[in-house]
Amino acid sequence: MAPTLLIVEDDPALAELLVWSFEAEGYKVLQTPDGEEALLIAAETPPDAIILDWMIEQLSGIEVCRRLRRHPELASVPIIMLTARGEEEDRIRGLETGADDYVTKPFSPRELIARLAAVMRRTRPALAGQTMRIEDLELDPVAHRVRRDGKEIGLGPTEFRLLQHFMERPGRVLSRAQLVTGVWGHDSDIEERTVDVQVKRLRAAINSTGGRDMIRTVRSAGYSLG
Amino acid sequence: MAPTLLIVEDDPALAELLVWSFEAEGYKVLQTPDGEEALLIAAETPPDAIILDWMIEQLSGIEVCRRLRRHPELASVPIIMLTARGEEEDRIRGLETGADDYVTKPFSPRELIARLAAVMRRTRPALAGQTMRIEDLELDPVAHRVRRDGKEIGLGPTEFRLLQHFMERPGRVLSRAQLVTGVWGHDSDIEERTVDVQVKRLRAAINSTGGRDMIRTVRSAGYSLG
DNA sequence: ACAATACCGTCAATCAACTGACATATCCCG
DNA sequence: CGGGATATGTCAGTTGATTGACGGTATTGT
Repeated sequence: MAPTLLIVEDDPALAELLVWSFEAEGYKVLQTPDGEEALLIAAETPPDAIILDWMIEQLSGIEVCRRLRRHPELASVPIIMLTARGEEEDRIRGLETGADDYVTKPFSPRELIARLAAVMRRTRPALAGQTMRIEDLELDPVAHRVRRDGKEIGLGPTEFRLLQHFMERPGRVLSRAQLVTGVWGHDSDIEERTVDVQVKRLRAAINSTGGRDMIRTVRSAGYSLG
Repeated sequence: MAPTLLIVEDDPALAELLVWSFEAEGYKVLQTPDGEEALLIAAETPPDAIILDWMIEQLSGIEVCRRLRRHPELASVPIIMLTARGEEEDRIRGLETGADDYVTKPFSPRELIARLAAVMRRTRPALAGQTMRIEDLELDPVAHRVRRDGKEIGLGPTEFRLLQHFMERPGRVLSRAQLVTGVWGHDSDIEERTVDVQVKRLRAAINSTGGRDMIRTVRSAGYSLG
């Protein structure tokens, strides 16, 4: 699945260059010049990362950043800021607001791509093809394999996606609604109880080799791994 | 628990400045000028993040970085590179090697601290201020966990919401009416006496590990935490 | 001492999660 | 193309924890 990117940039020429560059890298790109609309789009289809110009119409980049961070669904989406001047004060303010990185104009698309890749490697290891590990549980997204304590575990497709979703967010409690949209897709009309069943199946699979139950049930909230 | 930092820097003056700055920020700091030794220290006590100078004696920073990444235990520890004047090629190469960020000299400690905080916010939300803390009581809303003096505390959903409500308003006296609307919702027709009961349960839970009672009863007014 | 207020132990109703069974849907192999 | 195996979603019954309410007792301030 191609990672989705949201680019918020109001200079049409730069926006086009960025869209073109990232699509060539294999990203699925959403784009808008408008801060308000960016928030709407992000809420609708949470992207895997956001490229955000500091100076845009309507809302300032910093304000968009702050509002994204306040939104629990979007709080963990990485944000890269594009800033004009490299004033240290601005950069620090950007980082403190919740941006994960910034790039000062002018920059080459190649550098921006490299920075994004570095951020993604951290936040979505699966998209970078890295195997993820939690205690003795490892998941290799490329080989589509899961091991517990070295022993191979067989999972169905949905169970695999569910586990991957958990491993990308270790320790976090995910509500059934979040899991439905994250694992089945936002346009899915799955019963929330079905999540219980898949969790049960996943549990049975990863605990079959022995060892403690790694999935924690949080009553009236959801589940978490780790 | 204070996050641990490993600083690998062979310029004694800069090293001292960094150690001093980060200790002032509340980090526990390990330091070495030597790449080989850095790998040993990291393997021994995995730090929460590494600050790594690009140009150091013995092993180059880039090689240290690569070897850290190969080590499964350390593969996910965030690394910030310190580079001299920012040649774009070098910066990209650093990022591709697995560094999570870089800072070009000269830089102010403040900027480096802000960048580290941004990286940590991502990798260790629990260490970056997302969790609320009052004395030895901590509540992590993302992981839905409560600890007292490091010991995990199990709470029911209502108790959790109640505690969260208190921790968001430390020291403030909250009336039973305020608590009912705040914790149970505006349209709840709960008896006010029930608040007493939940407070009692919450008390029993958070004091079970010993330590003083952190909830203060204010007669004819309500309760407060802290 | 007294009146008001808070605390406590108990209990029944409720709620949320777990479970096993079943009916489709999908995949895979020849 | 067909048939078996596998995977998936739904449902309904069960289980166990949580919660709100009482009534009696203890504490507190005046």
